[in-house]
Amino acid sequence: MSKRKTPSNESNINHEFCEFLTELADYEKNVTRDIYKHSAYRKAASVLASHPTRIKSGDEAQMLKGIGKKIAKKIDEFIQTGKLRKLENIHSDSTNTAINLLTRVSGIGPAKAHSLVNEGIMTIEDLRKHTDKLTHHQVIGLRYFEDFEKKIPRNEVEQIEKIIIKELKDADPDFKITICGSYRRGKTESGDIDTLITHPSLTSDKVDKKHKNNMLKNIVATLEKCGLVTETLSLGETKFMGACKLDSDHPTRRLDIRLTPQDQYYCSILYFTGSDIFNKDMRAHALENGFTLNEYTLRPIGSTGVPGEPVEIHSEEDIFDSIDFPFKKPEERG
DNA sequence: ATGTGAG
DNA sequence: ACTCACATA
Repeated sequence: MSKRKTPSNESNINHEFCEFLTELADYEKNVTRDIYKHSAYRKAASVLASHPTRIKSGDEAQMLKGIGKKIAKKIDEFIQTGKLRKLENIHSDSTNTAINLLTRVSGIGPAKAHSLVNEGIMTIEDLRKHTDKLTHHQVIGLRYFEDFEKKIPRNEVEQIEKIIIKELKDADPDFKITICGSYRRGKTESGDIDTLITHPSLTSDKVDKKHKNNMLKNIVATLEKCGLVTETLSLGETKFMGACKLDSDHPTRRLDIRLTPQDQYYCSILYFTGSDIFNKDMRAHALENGFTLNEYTLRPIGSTGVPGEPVEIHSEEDIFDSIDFPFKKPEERG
């Protein structure tokens, strides 16, 4: 997914309040770098998001945990005037807007954006004149600034998927390959391409580090050789982040590849298919049934509270069954 | 080691 | 929330 904040939670009755609180939260994180205010606004937004009725006044809001005098006052101002002066001021301040803009470049976070603005670099055009101040990741993020914000049509992901499968299965038919994320949930567009790969020779007990280490590098080399992978942002033993391009008349797309041991493959697929909200729900349900579920394993929690040995998993359904959670197809995990 | 950033 | 990879020190 791109860095653009997902502003609005679907049809939430206090949606407008959540929106301005989230904007204030982002401002505190990116511009003032005050993580306490940042989390205070986030907490307030999240408590309002799950509040069942429309808030009528600041006083009413202040009853809720996580909303104090200051936020209550802002809610009153918003109810009365339909806007917030603090937010209007933020929007009209060029330093703030520059920091928010630079932060949209992949690899540039609040700290880097701040230091660039301090040096007078305010626009993407300015940045293109000063690539010597950037890391490799940031240079690539800048080069494909426009491309990386474009959505990827489903049909294009399908074509990229075909190439990845063909190239890797030609090299070794034992590879198992799944594209996760919103693509797997059946969406018509995706923000990036999140690929999971495993191989029978990879298990978490026999950590054959040399073999594993070369395996992902070899995968990337294969995809570079056929012309699909065009850039590398980072490449370790288990995770590749980079870019690919279908052909000269398609944009450059963000591509991630993760290599996982076979016994952890389904927990990984589940995790990276999402959605985030679905994952949260499912992990909560696992806990209620005495299990802990993460990106790697499902483990029972003993009476002492310490997680036991991982449950053996041979499919996604196994995970649902083990925690007594009704199976949902990827398209239903919204 | 520590900080930054991505997802 | 948590993990991985990177850059800098």
